[in-house]
Amino acid sequence: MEPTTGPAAPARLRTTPSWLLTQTAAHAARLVADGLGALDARGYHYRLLAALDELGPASQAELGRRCGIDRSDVVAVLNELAAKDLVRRAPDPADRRRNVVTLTTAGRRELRRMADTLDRVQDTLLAPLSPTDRDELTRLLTTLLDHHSGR
Amino acid sequence: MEPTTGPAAPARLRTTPSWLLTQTAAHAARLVADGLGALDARGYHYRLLAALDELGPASQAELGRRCGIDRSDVVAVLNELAAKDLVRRAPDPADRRRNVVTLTTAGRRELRRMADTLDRVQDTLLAPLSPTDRDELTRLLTTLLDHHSGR
DNA sequence: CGGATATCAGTGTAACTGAAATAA
DNA sequence: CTTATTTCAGTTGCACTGATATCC
Repeated sequence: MEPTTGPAAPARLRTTPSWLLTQTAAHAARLVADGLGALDARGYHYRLLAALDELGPASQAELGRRCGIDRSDVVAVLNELAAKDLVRRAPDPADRRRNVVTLTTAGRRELRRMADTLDRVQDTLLAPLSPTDRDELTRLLTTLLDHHSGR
Repeated sequence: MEPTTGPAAPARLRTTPSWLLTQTAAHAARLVADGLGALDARGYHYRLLAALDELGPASQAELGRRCGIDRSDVVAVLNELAAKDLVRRAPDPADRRRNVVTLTTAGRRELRRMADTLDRVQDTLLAPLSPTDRDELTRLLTTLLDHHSGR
């Protein structure tokens, strides 16, 4: 939780992109976990609520594909969200294999709180970067992500 | 393992730097795990061997601080490395609380194999980026990492 | 039949927490 | 007495695997 004011890591690590990525991502995940934790939520909760807000009612498989969350984990997280009445799950009459997941009013409100929290987290995370550098980082990461996600 | 050719993620996620970071880091971690897995190793193993190669013999606490690995995890990973004779652990006569961890010849050889594998992983990971973009990404991530590690 | 969906039980890695014993 | 080191036992978040029942 402290700034981890430790000695410098070996140059071999510090110059390895995959290490830089996973380490900065770990810091980012810590900040996100701290922020969402205050709202009794985790990253998976935000992802699913954000997807529902943008897509409208959707099946669990669709949500999983959109958010990069395994079908199996979607089940568990939706259980938690439904227990808090942030989403509602109903069988799809048109395709009885599916559940149609819907965002509730409380869910929309909670999503707003999470989004506000995460906005502050982004600022903390990107604090040392200029607006230009922030855009550049976003561009580079988006390129990588698109490439490794089959375009 | 497949390219995850899924539908596009919600814009709300795709424009959030912390999400871009954790997602690309997850891809990077997958590539590293696949590569090192073929050598029956994990990220923690490489980190510790690389630190030992650069620092020379060191205590476990020092290794943990350098590599950003928890003291508790250092113990377990060194147990595995020592079982394969890649490192040797001996009590420090100058400070009997400490263990002096030393890289063996086999450890140095295994480190070289891991490094070769990871070089190929970096190329796969950064495939869509030009050399200039790769440098730029490294610069931005280094700035973030330094900032959040107390400089 | 093949293919998709939801669910359940379990695994693995990285990161972390708390407590104990030992020694500086 | 306080601090540092090693060790053990346990937890969490994210990602993933395999199996099953159900339905298109």
